[in-house]
Amino acid sequence: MTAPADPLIAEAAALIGDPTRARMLGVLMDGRARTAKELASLAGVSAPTASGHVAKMTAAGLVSVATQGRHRYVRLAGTEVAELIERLMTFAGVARPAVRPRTAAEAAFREARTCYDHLAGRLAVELVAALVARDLLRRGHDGFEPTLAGERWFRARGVDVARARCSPRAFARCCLDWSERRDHLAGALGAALLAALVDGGVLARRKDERTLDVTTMGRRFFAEEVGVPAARAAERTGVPA
Amino acid sequence: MTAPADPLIAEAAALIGDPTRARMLGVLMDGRARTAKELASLAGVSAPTASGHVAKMTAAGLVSVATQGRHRYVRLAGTEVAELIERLMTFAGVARPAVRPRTAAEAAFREARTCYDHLAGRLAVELVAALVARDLLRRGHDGFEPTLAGERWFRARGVDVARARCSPRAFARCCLDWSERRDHLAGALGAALLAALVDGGVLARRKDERTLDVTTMGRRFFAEEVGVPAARAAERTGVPA
DNA sequence: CGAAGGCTTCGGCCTTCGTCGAAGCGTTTT
DNA sequence: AAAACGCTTCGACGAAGGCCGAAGCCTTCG
Repeated sequence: MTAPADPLIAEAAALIGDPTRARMLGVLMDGRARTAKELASLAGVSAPTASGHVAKMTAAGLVSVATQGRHRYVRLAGTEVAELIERLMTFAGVARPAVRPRTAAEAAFREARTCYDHLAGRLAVELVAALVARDLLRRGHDGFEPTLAGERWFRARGVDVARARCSPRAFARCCLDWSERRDHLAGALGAALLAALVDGGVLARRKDERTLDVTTMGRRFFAEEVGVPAARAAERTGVPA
Repeated sequence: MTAPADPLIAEAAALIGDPTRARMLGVLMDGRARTAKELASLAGVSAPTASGHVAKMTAAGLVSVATQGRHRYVRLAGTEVAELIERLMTFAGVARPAVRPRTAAEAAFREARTCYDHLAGRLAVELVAALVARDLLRRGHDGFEPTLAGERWFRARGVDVARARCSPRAFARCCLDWSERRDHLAGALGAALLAALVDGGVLARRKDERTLDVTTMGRRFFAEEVGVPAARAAERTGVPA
């Protein structure tokens, strides 16, 4: 006899296993909500097809939809889904070492991107390492924990630490970065930090991607404040529409 | 544009998404190697079908095969695969709360089982919690780290800590338990501990399952040594062959 | 109130892929 | 050497499911 959960994992995996649905989930990995039509065009299928996929993924708990007027906004159902997909990327990256950055777009993607609602990529793991090295952040019993000086650091950058701590979700989880294979900061604190960095003009979201661009101000931020040299913002090549 | 890794994750997920292959992977989750024929009968398909599945999973890096005479032994390719499947179970368990233990076999499965090559289930997370509470084990910067007293504790139970530390794989990772949703001990140390507990007659492997039975001696072990009350060994019901 | 836009349902086409029996190859045993 | 065994390849069958166009529902806008 095999584990009772096997049929269930097959169901979930089969759902992610369709290329079109995988593309949709990849789009949603930036944490933003999308209308069904956007998803359709971004995934390269017709509206009816996309609608069917969204229905299936909703039933399985992969995504959730919110109706607003004549629009239906689709987003990932939660962090568990984002973590699952990130883990799949980790495996795919290990199994296929051929995925070395070839294009400038991919290099930029590995440099800085969103992972659901927080920052990921080389800059993210370097930032965490620097914060730990300066004793602003410590690895706690279940994720990270900022020190007193660390809380000041976060607040000075516009992060409402107290509010993040009150959040119903985990405060400061660690999340395995699939391209770097090291931990970065997730949880409510990670989400708040990303929001603050974007609001503060340190990072800029691209239109339809998870890739983040480091602004000129951002390069100064990472170099001076954290001691992490940020690569020159990659050319926006290979990004048709 | 979407993440460059999306097609790859779809490929991997689609592979796990087939019910038969999921059953095979579930069987292999105990870390033991199986012949193709064993896998076929355990998954309930013919030999040719199983052979095709094994070939596909091998090409994708999910499993690895070792030819020995006229036998071909199949095992999981590595811990990344085990972690990925465990994560899928976590999601499936969340999305479908209907997976409450109904049968005695399932209850036993949640009590103690193998996760690839280490111990998982309620007993595993309780054991780790007790070890941490007694300061025999600490959460380190990347997984766990036994204290000096902890190393003595492990050695006294027949675990070769020094050898585990020299292992090429991670020494003492933490691994999220899908049924308990708390961390248990993985990595080389976790594998060595499971081996020692089985060798020492504390736990007994079932024939074709991941479920572990706690022996009479084992109940004393968990109660006295660690302060974790082990449930009575579940009846071996619902286990046809 | 009619037109327009977003989304879903329906019907049908088509590809993909899991499945097995039969046959073939290589190893082990007698 | 012959027989037994484990495994794979081949060929064919059939079910599952992704895909789209047309049509219909609902909300919003003019």
